[in-house]
Order: sequence, then structure tokens, then C-alpha cells
Amino acid sequence: MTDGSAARRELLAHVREMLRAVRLFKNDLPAQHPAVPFGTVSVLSMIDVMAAEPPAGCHGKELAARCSLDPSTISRTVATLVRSGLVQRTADPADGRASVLSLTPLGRQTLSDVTAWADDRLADALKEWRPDELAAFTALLRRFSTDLMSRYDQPLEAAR
Amino acid sequence: MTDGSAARRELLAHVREMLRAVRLFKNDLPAQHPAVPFGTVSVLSMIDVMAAEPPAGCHGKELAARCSLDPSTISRTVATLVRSGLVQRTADPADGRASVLSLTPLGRQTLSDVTAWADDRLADALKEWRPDELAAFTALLRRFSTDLMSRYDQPLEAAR
DNA sequence: GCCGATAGTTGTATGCGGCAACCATTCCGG
DNA sequence: CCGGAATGGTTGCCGCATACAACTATCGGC
Repeated sequence: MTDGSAARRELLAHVREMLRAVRLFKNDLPAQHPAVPFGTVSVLSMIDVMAAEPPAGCHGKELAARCSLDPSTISRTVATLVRSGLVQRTADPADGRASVLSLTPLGRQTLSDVTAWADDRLADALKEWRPDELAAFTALLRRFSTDLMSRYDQPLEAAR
Repeated sequence: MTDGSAARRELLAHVREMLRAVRLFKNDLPAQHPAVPFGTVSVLSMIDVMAAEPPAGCHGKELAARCSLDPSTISRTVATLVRSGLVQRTADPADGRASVLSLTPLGRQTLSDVTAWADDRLADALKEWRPDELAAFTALLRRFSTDLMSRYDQPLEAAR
């Protein structure tokens, strides 16, 4: 029959496992890069992505939407990044309330270092994987996240 | 060529996406079950699993190892669960330092409620998935977590 | 019976994240 | 062109999750 509850419960268990794995993974980061708390890296990376892609540079508000984080959280995180010299704020000439975020050279370097570190770890952990398996997993993971979020990101899309 | 760094970086990005999705998912929980902080549920569930399976009941130490959490974290989490009436501690007759953990009826009920809630959400989010896709994803996810953790759980296994 | 190992608890600190209140600026309707 | 509503951002305050270190109580072997 098509209920599938058992399958979903197993999936749920494995999601928990994955969270555990990610926690361990991330606990290793500070040892290598004491200055960059894990959560901060995602934001750093997103700033980098956003600075390159839309018309204008990266604004805090949009950044918050893209990360699904509260503006206050972004504000603090960005403040930390600025204090650490990884990100710079420049006044938005078009709107005195906003500022445009971008990576500093140090920020780019740090992002690249941390990414390389993560990549190494992954390469080691996944050394038995065939490329097509990796690709399949990535595709399924993408779909999973998208479907999980579909209920929530309506407002975000609508706000655009 | 076989480097695969680009593929891994894409995977990394999607792992971040997934963490975002999970965060949103979990932010919904308190609305339904105010009394059970999300992190606590994993522990509750693990106690349930462990109580049923090994020779003896569930001890804090083993619980910590299974969850890859610090004993102090487990101690606090369990204390919360006990205060909420979801878990009971019974003195281990064989070791005065330890106690055995088990779910109360209320704990079983709560776990079952929360699991049903999560299952509903998943069923909704994954309604377009074919059973075999779900199974494939679950299998890959399992393998991924295992491989990611393989570097870390050596000590845990060795300690057994 | 003493001493080292062990199970658990508690003190303290940090990262992450939300909500509400607030400030400054911008935008819009009259 | 002015005044009030909307908006971008920051700050205060909170709670959860987690770790490390110090401590307590017990166990186990010699």
C-alpha cells in the first residue's frame, strides 16, 4: 500500500543522524579557523554569492531572506564579520537606511580557506563514492530541501 | 578528470540548504508542542530505542555516546525530560552511580505525537516522491552520514 | 580499606536564533 | 512641502544547544 509512513520514519531517523554528523563536522572547524564560527561561514558565503549575481550588491534584508534568518540575526552576524575584517559595509547611495555588503580580500581568502578545508574533509569521507552516486545524492538532497521548504518560502517569494 | 571538487562544493551548498530547511521545519515544532524543545526530541527518541534493544536499559553514558553529545549536555536534557514527566530515572541496582532511563507513558505519548506531526509534514512535503526515490535518498543519506562520521566515531566504537 | 577509574551533575561560557522595541530614513497622500 | 506610515537596520532580552572543567559519589582492584 501507499502510506509510506515507515519509510518516512526511517528517513526522519537518518536526518537526525545527518544532523549529528554535521555537528561533529562543524565542531572540528574552530580548531582550524578559530576566528570564524560555523554559522557565520554560510552568511559569508551567501554575501559572496549575492554580491556577484543580482543587479545591485548585497543588502541585509535580502541576505536575511535568502538565509531564512531573522534580520536581527543577520545584523549581528554581519557585525561580527565586519569586526573581523571579513566584510565591509558601504553606504548605499540610493537609500540612506541601507548599506551594501561585500567581502574584503581577507574575507575572500578566509572563505576560500574554509571551503578548501571542508572540501578536503568531504573528499576524504566520500572517497569511496562514484561521481554518479555523488551527483545523484546531491540532486536528491536539493529536491528534498526544496520540497521541505516549499511550505515556508511562499512569503519570501511573494515578497519579491 | 577525477578531482570532483566542484561536485563536492555543490554538495556542500546543498547541505547548507538542507540545514536551512531543517531549521524552518523545527521552528514549527514549538507551535504544536510547546513543551518539547526540538533537540530534546532526538534524545527522547534515542532513549526509547535504547531501552528496547541492548541487554540492559539505557544509561546516560551510553546515551551520550549514541548521540555524540557531551555527558553534561545529556545530563541537562534528561533533567528537563524528567521534570516534564516524559522520562523516569530508576536507580541501577548494579551500580549506585548510574541510573536507568526509560520513557513514562506520557513520554511515549509525546514522542508518538511529535513523530506523527513530523511524519505528516514529511508526507506533505514529499507527496510527489515515488517510494523508490524516497528509499534511494534514505539509503544515500545514511551512507553519507556514516561516511562523514567514520572519522569521529572511532573512539566511540573503541570505547565499547 | 585505600586509590584510581568512572557515572553523573553543576558552573560557566559561547554560538545561534527569535521577538519586540527602537532609530533613522524614505515614500506617499494631501 | 509636510506629516504620518512603511521600511532597513540595530539593540535589548530571551531561550536552546552545546562544550569544557571542576566537583561528588560510587565502584573495583589490590
